[in-house]
Amino acid sequence: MLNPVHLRTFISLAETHHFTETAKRLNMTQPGVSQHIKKLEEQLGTALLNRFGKSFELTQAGERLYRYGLEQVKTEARFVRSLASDNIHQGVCQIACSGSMAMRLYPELLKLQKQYAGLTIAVEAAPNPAIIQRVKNNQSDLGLTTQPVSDPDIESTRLGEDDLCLIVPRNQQIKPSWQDLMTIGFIDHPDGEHYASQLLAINFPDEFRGIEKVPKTGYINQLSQILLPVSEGLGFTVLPRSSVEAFPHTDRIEIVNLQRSVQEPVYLITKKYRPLAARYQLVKELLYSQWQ
Amino acid sequence: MLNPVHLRTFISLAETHHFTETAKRLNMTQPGVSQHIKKLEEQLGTALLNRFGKSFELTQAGERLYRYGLEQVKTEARFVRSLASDNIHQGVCQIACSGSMAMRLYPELLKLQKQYAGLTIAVEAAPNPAIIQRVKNNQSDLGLTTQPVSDPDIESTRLGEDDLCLIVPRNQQIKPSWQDLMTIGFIDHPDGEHYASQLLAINFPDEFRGIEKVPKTGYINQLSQILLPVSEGLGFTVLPRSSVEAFPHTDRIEIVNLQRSVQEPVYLITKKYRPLAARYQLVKELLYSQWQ
DNA sequence: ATTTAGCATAACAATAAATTATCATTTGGA
DNA sequence: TCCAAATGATAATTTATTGTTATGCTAAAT
Repeated sequence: MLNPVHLRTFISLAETHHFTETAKRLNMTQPGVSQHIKKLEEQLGTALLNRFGKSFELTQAGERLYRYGLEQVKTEARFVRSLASDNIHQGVCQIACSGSMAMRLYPELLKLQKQYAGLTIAVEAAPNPAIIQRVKNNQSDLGLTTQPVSDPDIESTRLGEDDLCLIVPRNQQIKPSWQDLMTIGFIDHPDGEHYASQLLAINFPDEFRGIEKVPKTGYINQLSQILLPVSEGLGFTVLPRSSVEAFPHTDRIEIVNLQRSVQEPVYLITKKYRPLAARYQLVKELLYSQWQ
Repeated sequence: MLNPVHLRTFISLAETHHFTETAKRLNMTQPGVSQHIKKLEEQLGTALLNRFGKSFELTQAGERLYRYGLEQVKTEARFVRSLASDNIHQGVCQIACSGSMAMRLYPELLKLQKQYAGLTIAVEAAPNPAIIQRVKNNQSDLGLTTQPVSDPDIESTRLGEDDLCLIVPRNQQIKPSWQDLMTIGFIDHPDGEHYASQLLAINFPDEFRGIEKVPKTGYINQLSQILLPVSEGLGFTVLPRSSVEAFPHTDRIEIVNLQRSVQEPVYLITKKYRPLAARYQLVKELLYSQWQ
């Protein structure tokens, strides 16, 4: 790469058109200037100066190098300045979480983004293992999982828990039996089996024999549309309460009042020893406030 | 400025996350890597690595420096490559000439620009002394003047000549007398006095006693509008033929058939010892073709 | 607990850069 | 036209920087 000291010398020379003057300006001696220019010319394989007698003009290459150099100096100065300030309202926040979590949190996060013009919120919806992976290789700075992560590279703190809800079509009786559920079938989604297993195992301990025994009558990975087949009477599903609340046609579905409520824990994970940028303070505050 | 060698080391370290490995990759020793990183941290006044035990994570600053470094490497490579090629169809052509010359040539030059997407034509209309000045301090690479420039920094070659025309309102008799001209008066413009002096001195040697003795009945520095007052019967003026031809309402003006035609020479000037970029070949060809 | 791997530090060697001294041209003025 | 001053190039030398070797310390690994 080009030596920035040489470049600085060249810029000055291009401006003064005078070796000795340049040397004076830069607190060096005249031969030093000559050598810098020579080095640049050698490195670039082009003449930068069109010398005639004691005077010179910049060649095309020289002129371009001059402009490029000026640009570089400016760019670097800007960069170094920007480095110093870890602005709390500036930059990208890379967050990974489950789809249902995204549905619940993204609108809230966007309020932050709207409030601060320099802030950008990037949410990546992904299953738990992928979230962990993303945090490990710095693709996301902050993750929300539903399992406490034991990985030594990951730091996880419990945020709170989300109620899991059993959702059935509205015309079902309020307390559906195991048989009722098996009749209409299970509408699956990316986290569906995970959620359903937990909830069914506790509330139907005698009947539940593993999620694979439950007949599936649908699958969709568009979280916002999971409740559509349920509202059409095509099956039941299990979701965190926050996702259910985001569904518009709540009049056509029913949240079953369960004997034993099931909570799914929520963990905030970050990469160990990797300090978060200041702007994540805002995001963390928001997250904590979501679970009081 | 940041040392590019240090930067390169840092980039490699950010990618390998391993000092010894980086040293191997870059054909240096491990302590060298340590020192490079230390220097960068000192220079930037920020920690780039968050060290814990034997391992580390990039800090925010580190991450930004990594991205910045990658960008710089790319940018410079692109620049150096671009230096090599002096593309004949790429870049800006900075040309200075008189307003009337601009009027005649700019449409032609724009045809060139349209033909080659990468080419940009920048024409600066200015009086002769300003044109010379612009070429001298490299604001324009190519100038067109109506005087042979004797300045030792300037190289000038004669391109050809432009007819000077005496323009009068259409209702004038075809051969106006000196008295006729003095009655309607002179419509001045930026080059007006210069042109008029030459033309009147030769065609009215007995009457002409200097341009300052001619009554002025108008002035406009919008070249395209100079002939408007003439067409309205408000005065006469003197212009190169090319400028006259660009005026739309030729039916309302008259070009006087003079006894002795007066030509204004046209010179192409460049800065001495300053080679023109390849793209100026096209422009020069166009200019030469304009005068055969 | 002991070994190994990995980074930091110090001392030294090699390299690169800047300076001084000198020369060759050019320029500007008598 | 000639001479003195000014300017840039080059060579030799000094100085500064950079990289290496040697070594120490600490964290992991076995």
